[in-house]
Amino acid sequence: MVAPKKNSEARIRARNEAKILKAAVDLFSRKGFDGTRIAEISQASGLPKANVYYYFETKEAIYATLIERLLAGWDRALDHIDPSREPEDALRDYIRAKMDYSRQNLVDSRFFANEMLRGGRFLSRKQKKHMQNITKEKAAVIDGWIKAGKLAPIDPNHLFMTIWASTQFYADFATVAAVTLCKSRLTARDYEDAYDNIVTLILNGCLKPASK
Amino acid sequence: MVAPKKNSEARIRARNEAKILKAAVDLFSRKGFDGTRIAEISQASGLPKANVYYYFETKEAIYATLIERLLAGWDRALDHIDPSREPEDALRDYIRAKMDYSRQNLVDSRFFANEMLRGGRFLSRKQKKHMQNITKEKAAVIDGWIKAGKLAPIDPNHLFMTIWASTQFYADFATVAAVTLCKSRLTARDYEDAYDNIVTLILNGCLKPASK
DNA sequence: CAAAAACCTGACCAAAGCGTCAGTTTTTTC
DNA sequence: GAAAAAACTGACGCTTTGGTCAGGTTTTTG
Repeated sequence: MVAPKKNSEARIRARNEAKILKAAVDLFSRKGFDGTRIAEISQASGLPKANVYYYFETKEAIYATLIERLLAGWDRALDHIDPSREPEDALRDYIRAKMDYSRQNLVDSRFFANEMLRGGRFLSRKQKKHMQNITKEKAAVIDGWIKAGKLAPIDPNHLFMTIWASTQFYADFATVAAVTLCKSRLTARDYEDAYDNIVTLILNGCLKPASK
Repeated sequence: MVAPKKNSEARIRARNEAKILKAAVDLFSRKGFDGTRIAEISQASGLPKANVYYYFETKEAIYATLIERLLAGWDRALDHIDPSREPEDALRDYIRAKMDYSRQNLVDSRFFANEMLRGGRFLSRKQKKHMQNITKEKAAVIDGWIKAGKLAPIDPNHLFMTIWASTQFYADFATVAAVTLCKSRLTARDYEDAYDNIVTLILNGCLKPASK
C-alpha cells in the first residue's frame, strides 16, 4: 500500500527470518524437533508455509540456525569468571548472570535443555569442542583460586555443573518449581529467593576450606 | 508350538504391556510425546502395531500410564528425610538415593524431564497436589531441623530443588556433562565425583549457620 | 475337548506431514 | 519507469501417521 521510502536493503529477509526463528524456538522448546510441525511454525510466525520454505531449506536448517545462535551465548556469562577478581564476587555474579539469562530467555533455555535431553545430536564436533575449551579455560581460573587458598579444593567442572543445573532448573522445570512452591506461576520474588538460596549454598560450600 | 504347562493367568498381558512400556518410555524420553511414532514403539517392542493397540487405546494412554508409574516413585526417595534422623545423614542419603535413581533409571529420569519441559500438561491436578503434599511434609522436617539449630536457616523448598536439579543434571544432561569432563561417556567414577561434589556443597552450605 | 475368552495381525483408512512448484506481486536497481 | 531481483503464495504430490477392523490363532475354562 504505502511505498517504503528509504533504506530497506535486506530488511524484509531479516524481519521474516526473525519471525520464523522466534516462532520455531518456542515450539521446539516445548515439543522438540520431531514434535514440531512446520505448519505450526508457519502459523505461529504468521507467514504462509511456502514462505517459511522460501527462507529455510528444511526444518533441520531452522533448528541448526537456532543451535548456532544459542551457542554464541554460551561463553558470555562465563566472562565473569575472571582470574583478577575475587572468587566470591565472580561466582556471585556468574550465578546471577546465568539465572537472569535463563529467566529472561525461558524459551532458549528450554530449547537447549531439549536438545541436550535428546543427546545433543545436532551439536557438531566443533561446537562441542568449543564448549569444552571455554569451560576448560574457566576451570583453570577456579583451580588458580584454589591454589591461592581462596577456595576450598573442589572440582571446578562439577562446581560449574552444579551451578548450571541449579540456575537452569527454575526455567526448564518451572512446572516442578511452581508445584513445589504452591504457586501457579513463578514470580520475580521466587527467582530472587532461588538466587539467594543457590548463592548461599554454593558460596558457603566452597569459599571456606571444606572439612570434607 | 509347545503348550505352556502351568500357571500363566494374565502373564501374557503383563509381559507384553511391559514390553510396550519399556520401548515407549525410551522413545518418549528422547523424542517427546509428539515426536514418538507408535510404529516406532511397535518396532522397538517387537510387537506388531495392531497388537500395541490391543493393549493400549491410544498413544496418550501409554504416556499416561508411564506418568502414573513415575509418580509412584516420587515419594520413595524422600523417605530419607525423617525427623528422627540427623540432618547430615538424612541429606547425604537423600542425595545419594536421588543420584542413584536417576543414574540407574536414566530413561525414566529423562522422560520426566521431558514432560516437565513441556509444561507438565499430562499431570493431573491430583498428581500435582500429591507431589505438593509430599514435598510440604518433608519441608516441615527440614524446618524442624532448622528450629532445632541443626541446620542453617534455609528455605527447604529451594534446598530440595537445588538437590533435584544437581542430581538429575548428570542423567538428563549427560551430553553436557560428558563434554565438560572431556569424556565420551560418563563412568561410575564420574558419578561418584559428582556425588561427592554435591554433598560437599550442599552440606557445607547448610549445615553450619549461614553467614548470609 | 469344545466353547469362550484372550490374544494376534495384515491390510486398510482418512488425516496430517514435509517439501515443491509454477506463477504472481512487491521491491530494488539502474 | 522498465527490467531484474526478491518476496510471496495456493495448490499439489507423495509419504507417514494414528487408529481401525475383520477375521485368524492360541489359551483358558468347565
